[in-house]
Parts: sequence; C-alpha cells; structure tokens
Amino acid sequence: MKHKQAIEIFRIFLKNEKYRITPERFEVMDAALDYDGHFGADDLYVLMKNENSSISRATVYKTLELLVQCNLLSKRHFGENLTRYESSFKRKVHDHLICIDCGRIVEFSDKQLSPLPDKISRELGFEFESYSFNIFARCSNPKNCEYFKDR
Amino acid sequence: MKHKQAIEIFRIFLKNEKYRITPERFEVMDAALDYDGHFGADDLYVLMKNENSSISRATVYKTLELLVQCNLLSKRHFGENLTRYESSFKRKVHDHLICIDCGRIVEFSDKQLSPLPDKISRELGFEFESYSFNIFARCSNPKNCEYFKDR
DNA sequence: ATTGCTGCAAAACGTTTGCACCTAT
DNA sequence: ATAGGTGCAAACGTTTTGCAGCAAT
Repeated sequence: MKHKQAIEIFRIFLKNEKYRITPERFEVMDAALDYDGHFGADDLYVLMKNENSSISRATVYKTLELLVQCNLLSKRHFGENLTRYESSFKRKVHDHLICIDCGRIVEFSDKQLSPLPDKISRELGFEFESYSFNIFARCSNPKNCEYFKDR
Repeated sequence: MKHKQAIEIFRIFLKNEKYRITPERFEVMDAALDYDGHFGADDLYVLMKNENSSISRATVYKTLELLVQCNLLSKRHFGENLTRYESSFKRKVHDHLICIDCGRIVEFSDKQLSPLPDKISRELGFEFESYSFNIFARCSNPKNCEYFKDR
C-alpha cells in the first residue's frame, strides 16, 4: 500500500470518532490520494468504477467528507456549483488562480496574504476556522491559454 | 420607480449589447436591487411569485446573469453548491466572513488585502479579472451566535 | 447481537433547456 | 416581418436519502 502514513491517520480518526473501519473507506482514500489535482466526487466514482471497483456512489460521497474531516483532503469551490476535493496530505497551504479562458488552475501562496484571515477574524470578533481565496484571471500569453483549452 | 439610476444603466447595457428591453427584465432588476442581503435565484423567484408576479423561473435566472454582466449585481459562492447574488449598485467592494455555527455573514474590507489579487495575477503571468475571498469562522460570543441561529 | 455501513435506486436540489407562443424591434 | 424573449415543463448534473441486506464491533 502506497499511503502508509495516511492509512494510519485515517484509521486513528475513524477510531476516535467511533466510525467503523471498513475496506471501502480505505479504497476511496487510496483513490483520492492518488488523484492528481482537483476532482469532483463523481469524477472519482467514475474512475473507480472504470477500474472495476464495486464501490457505490453513496460511499464515495460520504467517505470524501470523512477525509475532509481528518484533513487528508481539502474541499474547494471554484465559483461553480460543484464541490471539488484535493489531497492535502503533506502539502503546504496554498490558494488558487483560475484562468477564465482556459480553465487552468495555478496554485500559489502569498506571504502578505497568509496572516490576514486570522487577523481579520479576530478584528471582527470571530475565531478563525478556514478561508478560501480564489483569483479569476486570464493567461497573459494567448498561445499558452489555447494550449490548456484542449487539455 | 425607485431605481432610476439603475434602470438607466441596465437600459444602456441592454441597448449596447443588442438585448431587448422588456418589462420582465426590469421587474427582475427591481426585485433584485430591493432584496436586502444575499439571495439565491430561486429565493428571488419565489419572492416574486408570492407577490403575484407572473414571471417565470427561466426569466429570473437569465436576467440575474445579465445584471451581473452590467455590474448591478455580483455573484457569490459561500462554499455551498448554490449561486448567490447581491446588489453591487453604489456599494463598495467587500469580502465576507461566514460564521460556521450560525450562518451569519459579515462584510468587511481590508486594506492589506485589496492590492493582492492584482499583484499576484501579474506575478503569475495573468491579467486580473476578479477574485473571491471568504473567511469561515465562529462567533467568539456564543450568545450572539445563538441569536443569529434562529434568524 | 447489535449498530452502523454498504449498494442500489429513487428523490432532492438548484439550474438549464426545448419548445410553442408572444412581443420588441 | 422577424429575431429574440417569455412561460412552462421537462431534463440536467450533482448530491442526498431511504431501505434491505451485510459486516464490523
């Protein structure tokens, strides 16, 4: 198994929260952590089905939420009515820039930005929990942009 | 009519873009600008129906997109699979903090944040278009929070 | 033995579409 | 006259739910 450390994290989480340890849950975890980039729950379901898994849609949807709860995945919304996930296991915090022409997603992290969510929360009388910051922009280089359109 | 200036903006936009000027479009505009706070397209449709409008769902959905195009409304996504709108007519740019316990939405604007979307876009080789910044946090004062839960 | 989890299908939800009729141009 | 908009209902894509059977505890 590739994801030894993640398996341990997930197992401990399930135990602590009194959820059952089932093979299906680890099967979804494995597929999710293997996925390169951002994916919708249904994308993952279809992928697993194509690989002859007998997993059900419901189990995929529910397990992804568990993986978010234990911080193995993070949840993203890029301005569509669609929930996307991405592995956050051993990855540093980052934000996203989305090209509105070609759909390319670039990850970045900005030093000036990082302290702001917590600072602003305190200023407004809240306890910071999480934030989302997405920039929508256009590739300056049109050729570049065309290239990614077909991807 | 309350929204004299907005009517003019919308009329000019429709004309420029060669869209037709119809009473239904202004009816939706009126209801949208009257709405206090953030609303989903369906909320607005139901509200209008309750006020005995004969508008159709399709017209409401399509017109809201036109109002976004001419900057009378802005579109928001607060981490659910639901598009929300809010009037941006004569309002200054702001971001949102959402309480994950009671759902209260607080608007803020932060001087350190404002220059970042454009700066980051340029640094990454993009032309800035728009951004979304949402903070998810908890009311520090539990009583406050309880109060808004019932709203 | 007892919950809780699974797969399945159906329902729910917000949103979009196809179409026949109507209306602004 | 004609392109485009409207209302309606049906379709859509994603997500959730109800339920009977199954498996982890």
